Amino acid sequence: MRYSRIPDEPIRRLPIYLRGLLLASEQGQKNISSNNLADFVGVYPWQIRKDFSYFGDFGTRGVGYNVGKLAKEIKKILKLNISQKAALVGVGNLGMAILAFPGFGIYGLDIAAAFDVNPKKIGRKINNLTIENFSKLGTIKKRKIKLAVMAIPRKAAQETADVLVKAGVRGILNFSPCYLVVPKKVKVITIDIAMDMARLPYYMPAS
Amino acid sequence: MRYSRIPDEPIRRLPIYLRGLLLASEQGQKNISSNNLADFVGVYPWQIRKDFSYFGDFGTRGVGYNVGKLAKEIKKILKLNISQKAALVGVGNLGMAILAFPGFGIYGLDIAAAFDVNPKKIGRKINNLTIENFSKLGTIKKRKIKLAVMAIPRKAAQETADVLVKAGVRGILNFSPCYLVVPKKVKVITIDIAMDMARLPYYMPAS
DNA sequence: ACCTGTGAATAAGTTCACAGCA
DNA sequence: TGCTGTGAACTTATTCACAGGT
Repeated sequence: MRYSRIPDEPIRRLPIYLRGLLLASEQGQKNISSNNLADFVGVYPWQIRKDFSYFGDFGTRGVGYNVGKLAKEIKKILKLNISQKAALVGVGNLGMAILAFPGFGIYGLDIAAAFDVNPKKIGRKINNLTIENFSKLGTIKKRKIKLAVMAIPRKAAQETADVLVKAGVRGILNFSPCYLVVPKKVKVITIDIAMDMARLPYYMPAS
Repeated sequence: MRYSRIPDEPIRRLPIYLRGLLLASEQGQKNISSNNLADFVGVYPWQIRKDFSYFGDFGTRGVGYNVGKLAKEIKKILKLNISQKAALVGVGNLGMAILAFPGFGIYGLDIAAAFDVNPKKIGRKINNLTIENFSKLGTIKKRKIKLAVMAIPRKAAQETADVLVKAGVRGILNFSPCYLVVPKKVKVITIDIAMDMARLPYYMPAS
């Protein structure tokens, strides 16, 4: 490693590059330049090169990057080279959409368990996955599940997060529109759909 | 306005503060200090004060902010003081979850139309909203809809964005995992669920 | 000629520390 | 005393420009 500390922003962008590389790969590309990748992802080429420079020399001067090799390197950095299992908590409308969503595979992510509190839903099978009783959440520790997706109402969010932390979860993707208090060792990423949408009108000129 | 240019980050955080204020309001709070709001939103109090300072003097020294007044001010800045209508494109699993989602109202956002290409879905009524044929998307101009939510497969994303832009849309909330090329006057915010989740393992210590 | 990798320059964002007012 | 509002200091991130391989 060439830098003593790796900034946050390059890490945030790595999955974007991975997405672009998979797109290029789909189109049969074996090699890609930073200029070329920039077109796929909407990030400037110098930004891409700088970002990679924090992690190593992945390219060849005068040529570019090998698509497959670069994707593999990024996956390694992001710890996506091994399959990461996740538990879904809350199988409502959004939870159902997440179970049906095909996009996790390319990152090596695997929704390996689903929990709900609604007795009508418990036992139902979706995509080879049986919905389990939320009270059984403690079992994920033994199943080596360290990631969770929370798709539940806001009022239950903090207490559910507490249960997840107790069950050994180290990363939470939170869809509830609220700030979650968790120990420092646990990383939370919140996706607040309404909030993101609420930012759009600001950028539109007066109607 | 006291600053010649308003930075992006404060704007990104304004909806977070709005969310916190609504929470405080729910709990019956009439007044709030930056320290107090900080607890609700997970942002440092000095950051909150600095952010507000770009837009005006909203508080009272020694006292704090009036919850209702501050919320109103933020809404005005974000152009959320008038109801903003949005069109949903793609009523699959995720689209359905978005239609059912109750969280848009607090921001004055209103999903006022839904479109799909699937003939089996067209004509179906969800929440007082009839799913329309995607070919009728041009009608949103007359209906004064300037926002769109895209919940469709990636392969259709760019062409759909092109159609939306032609129909006069000025803001797009994009759930497809790809970069969209649009004119500068159009603002795109992309939510890539798998990508956000893919960032979590990096922060978890080796298992 | 072409494209990467990276110090240096610039820009943006955060944190501090305290003046100013209730 | 308590809390806001904000220049100034500091930190982080982006962009440039070009040396250095292929």
